[in-house]
Amino acid sequence: MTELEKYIHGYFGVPTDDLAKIVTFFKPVSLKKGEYFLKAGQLSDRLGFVQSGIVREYVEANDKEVTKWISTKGYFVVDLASFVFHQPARWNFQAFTDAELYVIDQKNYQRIGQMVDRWHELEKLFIAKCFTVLEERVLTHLSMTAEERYQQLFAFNKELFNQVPLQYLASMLGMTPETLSRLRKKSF
Amino acid sequence: MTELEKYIHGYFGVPTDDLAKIVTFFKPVSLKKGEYFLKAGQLSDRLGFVQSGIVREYVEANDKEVTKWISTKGYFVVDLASFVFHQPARWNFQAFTDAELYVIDQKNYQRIGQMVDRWHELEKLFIAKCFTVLEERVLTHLSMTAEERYQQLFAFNKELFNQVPLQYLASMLGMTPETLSRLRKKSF
DNA sequence: GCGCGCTCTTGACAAAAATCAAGAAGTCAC
DNA sequence: GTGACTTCTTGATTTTTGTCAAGAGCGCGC
Repeated sequence: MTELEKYIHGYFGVPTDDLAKIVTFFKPVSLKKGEYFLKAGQLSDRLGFVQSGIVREYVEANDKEVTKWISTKGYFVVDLASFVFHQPARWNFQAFTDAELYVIDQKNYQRIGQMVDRWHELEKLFIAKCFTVLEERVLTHLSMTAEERYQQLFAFNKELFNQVPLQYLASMLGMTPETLSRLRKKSF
Repeated sequence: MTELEKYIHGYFGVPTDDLAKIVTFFKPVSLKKGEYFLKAGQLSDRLGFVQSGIVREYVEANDKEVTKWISTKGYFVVDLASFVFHQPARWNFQAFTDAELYVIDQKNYQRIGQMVDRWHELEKLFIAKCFTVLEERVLTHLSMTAEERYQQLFAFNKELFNQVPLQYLASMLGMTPETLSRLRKKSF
């Protein structure tokens, strides 16, 4: 099984023989550091899977860039509202480092639905899972301090703090770079 | 068309003849003020639709109750993770006022999938929509001050501020009741 | 090596929000 | 009406976080 197959199997639980068919639709795409997978305002007609490298998802809000998520290996990159509802994308996806993606376009993505039994149900389950993750994230903002949010992310993924400039992690955590810097100092 | 049919049609876009079949599965349930539709820890084996009244969705975190959402007419009440993945519920759903719900249980809900063409796809679209709403909510916490979040909610739904004790709205906005009180005073 | 970005840290200060405490106002049962 | 309860407001204060500014450290191209 390729890596992509493993992840798709893990996320969607499709039978092995369907897997092979699905992954043939994905084409490798390389991004150079700084390149965009998708810019806000465009139509997100492609779904990407991060094979290597780091992709930042951000939006401009009141003259500031707000980083919503940082995707590493194993994450999908897509503006869901745009991909599903064919609206202009709200998020920018920019490669932080050189990155390798596997990418599928709308048309081929829809073919999966015709090809794989129960695909829409599996999709539903996957998106429901994503929804519950976001619910938890909202909860962290309702119930935790900046310090607690930092501690949680650090416990969840130490690696990230070596790979990504801290200012972007600060944004993703909903605090300023200065605050993050001070919190890190406190926790030696 | 009943109200329930209208809402389901609006959310899912099912054909009219399927609608009638779907709504027959929903049974009216009355909740008295203070009663629970679902308690954290239980299995959420029912999906509810609010016909009238107000239902609060909250969780206990560090000795404090955190209100995640307040549902009025037209909202669904369900712990998605529990309903879909059969895990114990994380959220409590309590009636704030006397409330009328239409409720469907797991078993009948699954029958819809067998009965209505493309149902899983419509479900997917609905949940995707919910996901994007949550994305926006996360963004408000990453990019807006407490005051801006209050202003936004107030602009979106003034009514709520007459119907619900402010302390719970404060919690839902991620601030203390005192802070909300002061922000409201500022905006005369 | 040198200069240039970029990133991070630090300090001083300001602003925002939380905490603690008290009391006012409204609602409800009796 | 009275008392108990809940909710909301207000003030005083502390804590947390943001802002502004300066400088240190680092990597990279030339």
